Amino acid sequence: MSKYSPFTNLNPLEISEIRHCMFSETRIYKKGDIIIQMTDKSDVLGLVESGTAHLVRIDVNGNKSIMDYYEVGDIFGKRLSPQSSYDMYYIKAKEKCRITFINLIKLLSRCDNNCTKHTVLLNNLLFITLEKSQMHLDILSQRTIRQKLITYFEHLCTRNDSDLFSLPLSLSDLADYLSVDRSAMMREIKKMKTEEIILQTADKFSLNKNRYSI
Amino acid sequence: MSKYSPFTNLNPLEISEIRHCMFSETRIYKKGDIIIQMTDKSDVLGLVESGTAHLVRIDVNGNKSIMDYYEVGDIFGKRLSPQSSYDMYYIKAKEKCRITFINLIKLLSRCDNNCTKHTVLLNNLLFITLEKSQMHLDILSQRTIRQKLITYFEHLCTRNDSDLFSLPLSLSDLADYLSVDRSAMMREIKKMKTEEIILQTADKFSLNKNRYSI
DNA sequence: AATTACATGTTGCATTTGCAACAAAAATAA
DNA sequence: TTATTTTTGTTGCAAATGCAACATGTAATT
Repeated sequence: MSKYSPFTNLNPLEISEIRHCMFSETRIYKKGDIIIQMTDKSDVLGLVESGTAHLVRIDVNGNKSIMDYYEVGDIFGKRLSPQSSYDMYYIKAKEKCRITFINLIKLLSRCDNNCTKHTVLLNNLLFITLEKSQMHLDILSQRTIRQKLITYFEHLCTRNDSDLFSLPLSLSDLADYLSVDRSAMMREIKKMKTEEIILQTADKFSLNKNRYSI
Repeated sequence: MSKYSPFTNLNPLEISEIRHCMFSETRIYKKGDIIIQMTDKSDVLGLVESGTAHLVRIDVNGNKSIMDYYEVGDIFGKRLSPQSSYDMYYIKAKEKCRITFINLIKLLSRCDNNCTKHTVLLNNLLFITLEKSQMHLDILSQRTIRQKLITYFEHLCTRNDSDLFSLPLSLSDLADYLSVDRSAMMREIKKMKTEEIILQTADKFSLNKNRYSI
């Protein structure tokens, strides 16, 4: 669990007011559904009430990248970067999921009465998105597949506050998140297992730090 | 110029109030100086009044990455991601520069009287940092050096609202920003020039889109 | 239960990239 | 001006990665 949620610093009353004021309908999507096609003009955010979803980019050459992933309680929404017109961005249901939509305009416009709620929610969302982006940057700026894996795994440990971690993504999706070839990644994971850098029991992994830190 | 500055939505009076309230001393650094060693506990931001600076990461293996770069009017500061204890992050003066420091705690704490200024400034900083991070992510998630270069160059064009661009980084630094080997990048740039994908006159570049979009 | 779809695991081979090393040019400092 | 540092440009070679293709295993659907 992330220490920071969209509703951090908001009490239950404020949260229910936010739900009344800014939230619109809730919809159910089945696995594989495209929830939003993202364009410059996209102006909705979505709260994941159940299930999981991915922010996917398909570039001009057909390469697929997972730019972000969302679990229960996460809010997805606008990407702020000017998007290359050739690339496609969309939010896709990875599992069946229930999404409540939030109007971005309403979030950004301070309402007349008690606008602190808006601001706190907005700040929370910005913080969370920024934190995730910078974690992803830390990973992608590593030069080798091995270093990308280790950096990601270390982040998972930090996040869980534990030496054990399980993968929130399938191995195929992990490759897309790390922006590397899946077979090359599998090869590398295999090597790391024989070198005992990665230990696995059932679906729990751990890193053997003695084996790789210089 | 970015459309968005730290002081967007603030009038001159508010800006001068902010300077009085949150800003502390201004210091001069010469080229190569380390302005801040960044740790989890770093709690200052810096406004670049003149010159340029880089956010640099040196990882366990000695690889250097430029994680961000700052020009006049930019504010650098805390990275929100949990940083691997093995990596070193610091802000380094790329040219002689003048920096005014900002107290992060004062920025985050709403003051008694008119707290909107704090909030607007904070939101601006978050937006700007997020936008830059996501642009960087767009680049680093490209799989080849060529695609990284093209993506970066397109961003520069979008930002300048022009087909021509000049590089805000030296070629050596560009390689560190793209997280690739410099010699491999030089090789690729050379190829792209012979293929007439990149055109250069003096220090102005342009992309020949006919040559690469599928 | 059978079929389909999806995820994992594996390999050979071509290409790309990184590394090391050096020369030349440009910028900076003494 | 001269010396020193930094940046650019280049290359051979080794290592890492991507691509294509396929086998197997597991989960989902009919």
